[in-house]
Amino acid sequence: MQYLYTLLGEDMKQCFYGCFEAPIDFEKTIKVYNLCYWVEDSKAYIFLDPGSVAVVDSKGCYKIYSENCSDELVNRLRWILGVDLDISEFFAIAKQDPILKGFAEEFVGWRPRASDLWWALLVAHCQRAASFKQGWGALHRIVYNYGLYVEIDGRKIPRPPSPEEVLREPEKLLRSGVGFRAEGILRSAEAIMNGLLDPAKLGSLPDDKLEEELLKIPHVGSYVARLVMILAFRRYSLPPVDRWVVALASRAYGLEAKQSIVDSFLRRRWGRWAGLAVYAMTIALDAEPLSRALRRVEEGAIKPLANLSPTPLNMKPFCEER
DNA sequence: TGCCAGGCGGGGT
DNA sequence: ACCCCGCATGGC
Repeated sequence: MQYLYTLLGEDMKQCFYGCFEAPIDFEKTIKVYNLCYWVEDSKAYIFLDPGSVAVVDSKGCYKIYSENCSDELVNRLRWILGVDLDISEFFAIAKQDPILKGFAEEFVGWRPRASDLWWALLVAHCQRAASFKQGWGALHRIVYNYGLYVEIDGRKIPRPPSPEEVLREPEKLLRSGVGFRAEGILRSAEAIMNGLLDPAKLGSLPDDKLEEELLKIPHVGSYVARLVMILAFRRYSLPPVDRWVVALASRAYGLEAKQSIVDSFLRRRWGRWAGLAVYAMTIALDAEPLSRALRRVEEGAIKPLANLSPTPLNMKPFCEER
């Protein structure tokens, strides 16, 4: 089975260690949109595949733990961290942008992390018609409620449930407060289990075809599909345009507040980086609710605030809730 | 306390 | 091609 994780109590072996030399801001790269369970002072846990975890620090030094050590794991980590990703073109546009110019100054060296398809689907579904707090609160509760771990150097690190495990115990999903999003999560889990979503096959498709395939999953619309494309495939040409983005972009660029108008404007303005631009907007504005985010754009307060939490850069409060 | 939200699908026109 | 509603929960 593709998504079996290591069983509780089985210690993972350390396979590799090393440091990446690339001029990257690893601190921001490992922290952005990472759960509090997986972020410590200056290091973070990153799931490479169902049986492998990397511990990465703010200098870009890593250790990889796995059930079966394969050389591919280092390449997988490189890809997840975006070590070889060139987004200078994105930053060049962002520097001139009314929403992202502050981000472009402060996030030089940041790279968007990638995840596997299943985690991307969970994130996107939880974010449907939900504030940052509601969506990421639900994700934390999902990981907590399933109570699953990997063990590294004798330490238990919480891990997400696999699609199989969610289908086996859907009541734990409902108890996590996902509400009507449960249906889409379960159908997505089924699609993965049925082999309808082969990541390798999907990865070979051009962006528009990839979106088409994802849209075949019930309860996956263009918002979820495009967010998944960003998170799991590094496909950035199609922006996930929700009401938050419609409102912010129409205000900042002087557009009619209509999804189709904002969508085509963003695609023209950002080219192949439109999806990444939307993702970066949420970081720049700390994923604040719409009314506050709008005010910040008008006041030019468009850099992430250090004294605010939880934010995409700091989800610690989610660990202090229970 | 009530409202309503950073989607989606199914129903209407 | 639009518009409108219900959906289940959390957050204020």
